Amino acid sequence: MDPASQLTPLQLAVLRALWAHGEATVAEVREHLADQRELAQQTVATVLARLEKQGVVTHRNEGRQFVYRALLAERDAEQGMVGELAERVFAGDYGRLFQHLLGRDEVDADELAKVRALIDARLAQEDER
Amino acid sequence: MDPASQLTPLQLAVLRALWAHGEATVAEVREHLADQRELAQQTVATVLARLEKQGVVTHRNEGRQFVYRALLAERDAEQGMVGELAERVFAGDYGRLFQHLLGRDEVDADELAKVRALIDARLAQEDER
DNA sequence: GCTCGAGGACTACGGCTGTAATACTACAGA
DNA sequence: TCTGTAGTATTACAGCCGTAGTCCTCGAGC
Repeated sequence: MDPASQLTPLQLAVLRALWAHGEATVAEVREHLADQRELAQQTVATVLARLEKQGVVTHRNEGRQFVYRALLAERDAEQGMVGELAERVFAGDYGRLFQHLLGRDEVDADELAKVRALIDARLAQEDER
Repeated sequence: MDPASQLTPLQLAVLRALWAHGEATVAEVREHLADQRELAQQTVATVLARLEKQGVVTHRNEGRQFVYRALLAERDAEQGMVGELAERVFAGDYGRLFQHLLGRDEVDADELAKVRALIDARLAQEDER
């Protein structure tokens, strides 16, 4: 499976730390996560090692330390995960996904107006070309 | 975790068979899946049993057979899974999810126009109240 | 009454995840 | 040179998933 399409909450949290800081050692990643979750150093190290095995991150050596860096861009990860959902739940029919979102209470009028504006913008842009 | 929020492809496929047919025995579910994937009877049975343990489906006995029925409505399942994604990937910010969807190539102008119409409809309806 | 087949129950196994203890090792000081 | 110590590597364990083999049992015929 595409590595971008299935990231667990913990994996995402770790990746976010990398995205936010560019590069980080295990200890730094752990530090960055500290406000959300207190994890043992080794837990973070294991997660990073597994992500590396999946090709999502990489590292270079700096002395005895590993400095990790994400190989997957945040945008691509989102892309992958949204795509996976659309595929899995709506058989790739984005229209149905939209429809679904429009029916949610969490999405209020304000939000909708903003989305509308975005659509207009994109449609206009498309016309131009 | 909410049972609705994390359904794997196989679990979804099984549920879809139930949603589509209301009730079904293991053999029937297997039959309904046959065009997509050829699974051993026992595989289907195990999946159903596990779903039952999660409270997603239930069954009644009909002679020696189990007749399964979904407890979770299709709509609620979608709701749960989309919500889980929004939460996990966008921290519950549906606006960002929308924004993201609008940036996808798979969503073309036609689709957008339709979505806009839906938004208009919902906004109008909201005004009324 | 005995046998056989259909169908559920139990068991298994490898893979992935969250979580981490423990083991190993290389460098900095004493 | 010996010893901490910090940092990685190895190993562990439980829980879930996909997938399925095998066992057990009950009802239908013979």
